[in-house]
Amino acid sequence: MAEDHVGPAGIVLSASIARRYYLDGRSKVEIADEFGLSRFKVARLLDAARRSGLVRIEIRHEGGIDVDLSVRLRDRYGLQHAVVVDTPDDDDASLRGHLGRAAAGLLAEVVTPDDVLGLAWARAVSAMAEALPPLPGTPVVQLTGVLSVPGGPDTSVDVVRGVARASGGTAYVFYAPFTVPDAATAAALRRQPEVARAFAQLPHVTRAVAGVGLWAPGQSTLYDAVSEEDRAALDRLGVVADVSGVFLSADGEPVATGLADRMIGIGAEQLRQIPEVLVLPYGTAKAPAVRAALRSGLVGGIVTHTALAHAVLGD
Amino acid sequence: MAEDHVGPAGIVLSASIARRYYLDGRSKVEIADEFGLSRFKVARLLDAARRSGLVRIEIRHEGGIDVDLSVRLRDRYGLQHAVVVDTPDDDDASLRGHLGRAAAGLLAEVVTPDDVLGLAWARAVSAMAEALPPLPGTPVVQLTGVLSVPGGPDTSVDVVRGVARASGGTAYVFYAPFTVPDAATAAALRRQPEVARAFAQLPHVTRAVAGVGLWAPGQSTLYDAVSEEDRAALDRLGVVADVSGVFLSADGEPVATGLADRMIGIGAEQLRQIPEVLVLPYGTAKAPAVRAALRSGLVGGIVTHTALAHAVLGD
DNA sequence: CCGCGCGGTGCTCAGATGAGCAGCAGGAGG
DNA sequence: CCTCCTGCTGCTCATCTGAGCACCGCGCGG
Repeated sequence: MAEDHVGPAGIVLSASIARRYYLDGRSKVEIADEFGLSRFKVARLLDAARRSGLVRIEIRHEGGIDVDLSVRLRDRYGLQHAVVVDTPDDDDASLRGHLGRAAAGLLAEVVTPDDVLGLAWARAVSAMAEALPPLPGTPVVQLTGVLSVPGGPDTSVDVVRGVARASGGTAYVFYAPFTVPDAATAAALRRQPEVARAFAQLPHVTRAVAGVGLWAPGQSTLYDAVSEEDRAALDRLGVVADVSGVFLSADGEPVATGLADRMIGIGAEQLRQIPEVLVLPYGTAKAPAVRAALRSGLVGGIVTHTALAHAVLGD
Repeated sequence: MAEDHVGPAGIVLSASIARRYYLDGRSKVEIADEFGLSRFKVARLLDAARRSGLVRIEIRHEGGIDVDLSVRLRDRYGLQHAVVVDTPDDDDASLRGHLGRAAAGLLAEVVTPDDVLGLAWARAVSAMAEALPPLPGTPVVQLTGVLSVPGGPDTSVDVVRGVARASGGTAYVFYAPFTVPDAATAAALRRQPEVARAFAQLPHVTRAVAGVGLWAPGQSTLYDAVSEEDRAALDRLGVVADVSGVFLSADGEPVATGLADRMIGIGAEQLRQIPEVLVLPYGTAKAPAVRAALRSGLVGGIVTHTALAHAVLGD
């Protein structure tokens, strides 16, 4: 590791060789002939130029995607896809817009006509739907019942319909609430033809898109929608996150809850059967929930923003 | 040249492949195996990443040398060596210091024990002498007589002595003025044993260092030293620059002058025989003189600073 | 004086690489 | 329906490239 002492002439020589090689794309043999050196000498000078920092290679994308964070996130959690959008901490709505557009791009890129798309309800999924370009005839399946958000945007039905319109494929939708007061009602609803038809598609779903909720006030539309007793009960069970209505503990294990019997939506086992579930979390507060979701093995892809990615990776 | 449309997934994939290839140094075959692609696909993705600017290679030196300008200057004028010191426009003294150190480094790098070094008088040459590390026993020859600069630094004799001390080689010096009032006196001086001994070395000199003067007030110690008549006469002859007392026109041709007969120093023909003459000009005003010097073919190397290099290259 | 070690150089040869080409799938148009 | 066209893929083969090795000249110490 001794500091090689090269003077100005060596630096200028190395620089012009490096220019020819890296920027002009000449071969080392050509360069050796041109400068009257052996190709080995050229190779050694180029090596030294790399090591000394004279030649600097950087991989960076000018277009709102932090590729380094994306790759680290993907590799750390063994994901199929990770996209980290490079946005300053905007308000949630702007963040959702950026994530939605990136997720739409990702989806358009990976979806094939043989795919069957499942959509959970989340505001970021809604934002994605708005930005989605035409897809090649993919059927779209609704994964969760309708959550009434006063003054909120489209319902899960609207989103599924919209995406199916963009894709030209069949929309498997149903009008049922996400949560109902008792298990019997839920069971009855599940037997309704519309619901059963959608649920019958679940084993065929190859890609799903969902949000990630942190089990805390204001961090999960589901949390905000259920009763005080349910919140407390799930807290006691160690629920940290919810993905498409599937509850997870901090270490990513699905948590069986009584609430699940009173919900109309995809279950943990069915979710696990989906080859790639894409989640679109945002807001640094959700870091623990995102970690749980990524550890669970249920999730195959993520689209998020810089701050949350840093928080999840712990730096 | 169509804009390849790649989505976020493609960008992230390309980025992680590029990272493995360019930063981790894996081979394309290894990467292909790792990602389950053909090596051709990997090569094409890497090509696309280069073209799209996802992978950026830059050649830059963090150490006061502008390698790009250096290479351009060298290639433009077919020089053996060019070093452009990246300095903000300081005062002349600071500029001379930077140039002197760079020139000292360059000289130390290229000088061999078989070289014979010639030194013209210039303040930048003096600065170089002060920064010179030990050289391997090179003889040092004085190329020009002594110019008395009131309150100035070392004379040419001092500089040659100093460099010879650093090199451990013989110092060929002589005490004679650079200019004398008449040709007869000059001829007599040249016959002096000391002077003749130094001049006899001129054919053996392999490397010389000189300044560049612009034939204008304050831009050449020689201009400032000679009489009003000489100034005017040389102006009429189209003299633009002087290098070690050799006068050049704008197109780089040596100009024969009456003044030359009254000077004790190296002549144009002898200068041309020296394999590499290194010049150390500074100050943007000197750009025309530097162009003349470089065009003349007398000069084989240059050490200068960013602003003057830009001015010389015309950008 | 010789032998030794060391930094620097260029060689060998196997493996990596690129240019060009053929095959194939998908879409447009007859 | 067929045929052409286009874009993409992976192949062949000649060339390029890197790891390791042998050599050479130099300086040092015996």
